[in-house]
Amino acid sequence: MTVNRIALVDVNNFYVSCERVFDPKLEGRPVVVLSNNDGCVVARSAEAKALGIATGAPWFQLQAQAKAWGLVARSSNYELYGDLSAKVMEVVGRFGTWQEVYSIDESFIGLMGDSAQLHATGAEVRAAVMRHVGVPVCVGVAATKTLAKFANRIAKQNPALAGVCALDAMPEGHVARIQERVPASGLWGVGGKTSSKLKMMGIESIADLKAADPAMIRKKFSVVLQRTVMELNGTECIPHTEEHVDKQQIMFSRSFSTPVTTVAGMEEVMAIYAQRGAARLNQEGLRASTMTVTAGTSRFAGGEGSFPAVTSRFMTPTQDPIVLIRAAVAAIGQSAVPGAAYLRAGVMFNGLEPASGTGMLDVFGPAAEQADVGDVLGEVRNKFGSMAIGIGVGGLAQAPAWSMKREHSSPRYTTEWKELPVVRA
DNA sequence: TCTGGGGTCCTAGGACCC
DNA sequence: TCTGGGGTCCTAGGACCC
Repeated sequence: MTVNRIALVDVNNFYVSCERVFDPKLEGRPVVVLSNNDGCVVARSAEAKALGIATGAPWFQLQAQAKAWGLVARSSNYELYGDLSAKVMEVVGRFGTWQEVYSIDESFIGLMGDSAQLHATGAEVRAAVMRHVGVPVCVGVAATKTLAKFANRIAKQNPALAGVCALDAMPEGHVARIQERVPASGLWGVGGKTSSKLKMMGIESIADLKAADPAMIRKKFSVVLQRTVMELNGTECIPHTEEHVDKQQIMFSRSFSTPVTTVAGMEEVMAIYAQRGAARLNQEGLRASTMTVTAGTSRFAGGEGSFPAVTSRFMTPTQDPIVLIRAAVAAIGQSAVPGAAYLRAGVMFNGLEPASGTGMLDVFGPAAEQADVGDVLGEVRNKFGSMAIGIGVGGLAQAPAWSMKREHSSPRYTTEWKELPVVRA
């Protein structure tokens, strides 16, 4: 019987797999990829998982044993991951009647066929991605997104399935038995808070949640969890969003390698961060009507800490770096506590709209004739690199002392001429 | 010494309106 | 003691995701 189904394709240990494409020596070894600042683990190879290394484990705690374990660490290389992601998505998209790119390493696609065909297509997707990009993927196929996620997890955890699980192709009763065994807390959309509340009501397994009354769930929780229940029962509730949806929010946020303890120091940080944020707005062709400036001391130090957050509103939405820098510096100047040891800061833009669009002011004449500062900076950066030009301290050739630490970087193999891999034959 | 960054959606509650 | 009934819009905060 031919049916319409949804496949979730995702790359195993994506960041680690990307590192391995260009450095095959990492194959078979425990590998972790670290967050910005080499702070903590964000991705682990199967071998690293087997060593008991958790996601979020601080690198400084692992470092001592790293050598004995033969553990390899890489700083995150988002330029490489982003580029390989685009290649994976292109290959995966060839197999679907529609495609939704859900995250850097996951994509939903539409499939049609009988159970044998669905399974076979899953295996083809896997082989194609391996051949064209060189990273391993798992495929879960089911009637709804929630079930496809669930199927994908079964594919991952059961080596006998060779990376593909189509629920329609599973033996009779098998899926139900798994759902009785597996806790609901592993489901897509069921986090820690929800699952402990469910537990108190006696709902522990996926099967329990599937059998729960949707109306009751909606009342006690929310429409979100109600949708999960319906999706477990095969009713599609989560729409596909094929076309690119407009961003609602843009952030630039980083922690520092060393604390900043003076207000003047934080003003310098914000001058640079506002500028990086402005560059992102410009890249996306957007302008913002509000900007929120945040900063924070360590969450792990005792005491109160200091977590300023100041929102500025702009009469006319803007992406002008000069306006944004001025507002950000003023905001942090008024809210930072002198002497507090700040470890991170960020800027967040909301109320976004297209920069070139039909803003109201345009109606009244050709006011936007003169070149935009953001556009000029953007052009220079495109041509000469992201650090080629900046305003004020943001233009310093030498990075400030608190800048990000990246001591285990791999090259940007696919996006930077100077860092292309060299092959000797 | 050292513990990520970037998002989405939903809900509750306040301000304001008639 | 009690104190309209709708409605909209906005924001902050919670929960979740990768």
